[in-house]
Amino acid sequence: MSTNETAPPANWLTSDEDHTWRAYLRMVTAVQVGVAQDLAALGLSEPDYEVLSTLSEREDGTSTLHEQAAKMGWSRSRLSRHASRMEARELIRRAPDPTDGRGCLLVLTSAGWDVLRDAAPSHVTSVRRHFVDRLSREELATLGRIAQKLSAGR
Amino acid sequence: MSTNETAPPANWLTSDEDHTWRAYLRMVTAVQVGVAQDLAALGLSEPDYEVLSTLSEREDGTSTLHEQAAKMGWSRSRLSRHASRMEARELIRRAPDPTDGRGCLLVLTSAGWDVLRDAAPSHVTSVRRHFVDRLSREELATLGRIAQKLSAGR
DNA sequence: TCTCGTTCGTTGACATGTAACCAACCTACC
DNA sequence: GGTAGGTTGGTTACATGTCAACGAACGAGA
Repeated sequence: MSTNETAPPANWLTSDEDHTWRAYLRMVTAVQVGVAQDLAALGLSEPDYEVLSTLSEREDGTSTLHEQAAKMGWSRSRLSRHASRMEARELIRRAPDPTDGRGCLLVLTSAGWDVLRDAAPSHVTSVRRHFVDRLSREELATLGRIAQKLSAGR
Repeated sequence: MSTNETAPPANWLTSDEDHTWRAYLRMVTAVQVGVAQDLAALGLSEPDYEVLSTLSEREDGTSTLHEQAAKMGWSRSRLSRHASRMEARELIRRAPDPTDGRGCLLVLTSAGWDVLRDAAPSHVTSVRRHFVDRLSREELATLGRIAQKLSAGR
């Protein structure tokens, strides 16, 4: 077994490429963890915040579950479970959909609005601290272009 | 309730900044999902692959659990659980550590070696397809620098 | 109106991550 | 020696996410 046959494939990453790939992975976790920790200090997880802010885009803070899930790119199942947890914390509540007997509406409670109004500025600050303000305008622009290239085809 | 008091905070993101931030988030999921799907086609998750490849760095494919966990930046607990699942699939097995009555060794089985030898080239190809080959050499270099700036301080 | 296929949201089984826990170890001091 | 205190080791309990399957409600067409 493994008679030290470790000849790398022809397409193996060069040292530079490998280095960049690892740096990329570190960056992703660094930014993610940084932002998540700041939100956690406010008692919110990233998904929590995403749900609240997406719901708040509607003036009445209301949306059907499936529409909300589509908007966020989540499965209905995931949103359903997450909504139940947020409902238990009284950040949102469910209401029957008057236009569709199958559906249900997710509604921001006034507590939900309050929490969001508190959290939004902090979150912006957090994104600045961990991301925007660490880069020059040119770097931001370049990163934007790169990100688009890497996202293309999804 | 939300008497339409939506005056943005003073430090709100500019349109460009917000755009870049969202592009960044899309990029992260795109790359992550792409690579994960390619591995899934081989019956491996990202963590699976990470465990196999890290173990294989030892010529005998053996390491104590805690050492392996440290090397990967995982908690012992997380590795213990994951190891159990991989053990059930016979990719690795546990053995008692002769030098420490408390410890245990993780050992690559020959099946594990086989799977890894199959997967490694595919994974490199995948990283190329979703990441390296989509960018010019300059872009890679720039991204590397940016990634370092965003990771600094962790 | 009845039927058939689709869509809605929920749920059960399972995967996976984190945090609390007990046990074994090591060192220093008696 | 033995034993107390702190450290290190791995597992168990719990939170959270995914996938597949379900019953209920919808809607198009016979």
